Amino acid sequence: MEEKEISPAVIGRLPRYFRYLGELKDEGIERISSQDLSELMQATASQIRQDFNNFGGFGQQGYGYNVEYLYDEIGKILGLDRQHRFIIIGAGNLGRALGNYMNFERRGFLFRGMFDQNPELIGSQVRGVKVMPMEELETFIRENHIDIAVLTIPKASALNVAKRLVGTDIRAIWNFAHVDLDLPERIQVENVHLSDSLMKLSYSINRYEQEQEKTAKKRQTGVES
Amino acid sequence: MEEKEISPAVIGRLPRYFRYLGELKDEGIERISSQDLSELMQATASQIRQDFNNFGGFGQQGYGYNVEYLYDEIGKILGLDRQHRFIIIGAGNLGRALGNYMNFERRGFLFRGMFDQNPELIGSQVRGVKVMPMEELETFIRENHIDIAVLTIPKASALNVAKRLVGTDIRAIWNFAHVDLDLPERIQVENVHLSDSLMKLSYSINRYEQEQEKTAKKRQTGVES
DNA sequence: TAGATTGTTAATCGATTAACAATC
DNA sequence: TAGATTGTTAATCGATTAACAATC
Repeated sequence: MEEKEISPAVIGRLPRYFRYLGELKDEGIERISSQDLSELMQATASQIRQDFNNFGGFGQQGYGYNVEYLYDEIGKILGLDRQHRFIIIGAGNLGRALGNYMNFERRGFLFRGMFDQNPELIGSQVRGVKVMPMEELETFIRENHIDIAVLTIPKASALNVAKRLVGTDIRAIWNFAHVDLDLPERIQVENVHLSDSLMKLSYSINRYEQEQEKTAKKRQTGVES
Repeated sequence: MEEKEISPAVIGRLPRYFRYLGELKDEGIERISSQDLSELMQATASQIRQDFNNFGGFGQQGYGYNVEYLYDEIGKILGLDRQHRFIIIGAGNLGRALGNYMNFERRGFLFRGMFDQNPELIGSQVRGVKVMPMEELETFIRENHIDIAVLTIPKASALNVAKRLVGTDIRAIWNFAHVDLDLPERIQVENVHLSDSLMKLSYSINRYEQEQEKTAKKRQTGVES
């Protein structure tokens, strides 16, 4: 019996479904049809039904989908019914910002430790969590059953730290450093390359402008009405 | 003459090409073939050539691609040969982290102002840039020719602020708030939904674990060797 | 010229949309 | 039962890979 592998495109949409369903739930809405959800989310009803059916039938003919049930199921698929303990490596501005972000806690992500190589930062606290020296990394991970390491350090150190993490029982790295990490299969990675995102924005600005110019020129020369 | 629209998949890969080419350039490497680049970047040579050819011939048969030329050209496509003035709305941890990030400056993104509704933060500084009250937003944007607004504020306020921004000459919003903004065509958006990213990571952890369990069970029951 | 490697066309693969029978 | 809406198959569209002729 071949297990159907879920496509990355579908996975990528799950958090957004989760968010919209959470909002509907909070509004006290009990059921929703793929049609109505598609209008809300600016997607096709067809895609929504296909997506959900990757995981088995969540709906009911003639009725639609039960919001709360669907919300819970997608939460489970995303692993949000479990707890994940994470540490942040790099106590700079970004690391601190992420450590302070309370919403992760709500989804079962527990902030357990922070590390930095800068001696001046050692001992300082972020939301009650102490910054520890890099020497204690491996021991802390082992003793506290850490699942996820968040990397908010520069490129250069990121590769070294990643190498050290490979020697631990860590399961995943949330990588904010601007490098591609080369990790064994058992360690999951999710990259957040902020400057890539900013460059895409820059591209869009550029393209829009050029289109405008082109349209303006065409109008002038009368090539098109 | 129909202009070929560049696919989002290609655009999404440009920043990564740009990064690798920058590194090659820094290492003093002059030319590279699609084959070598494909090994470095873990992509197919075919995809690389297809991608580059969306923008016209950057290479030369029998030689490959000139690293510096290609780097510059991709930079231009991404609009990195221009300057963009940006402001950050929301002087919390994340806003401050982004304001402090020097690398954006290197790519032509100039940090010009910061805004917050919290009176206690007004007047404080991030890298020499003052935090201003929200009332001054529109005037500041106009007088300083701001191109990009970075939104590092909570959901609720994000929708209101976005509405105000629509009334200005801003060209783009880099949105870190966890909502989908509904904006006119002329304002480009790029969303960074950090919790979505974390959920995807959680999904990967989950899936990998379940695969492991399945494999273990199969081995036990002898269904497969 | 011979070898290398692009640019580009054709083939394949995957993802999205459309259509409709199944069923609540 | 009739109406609504899913689940699913088929059709279309888009993106990736393979192949090879063009050319440096």
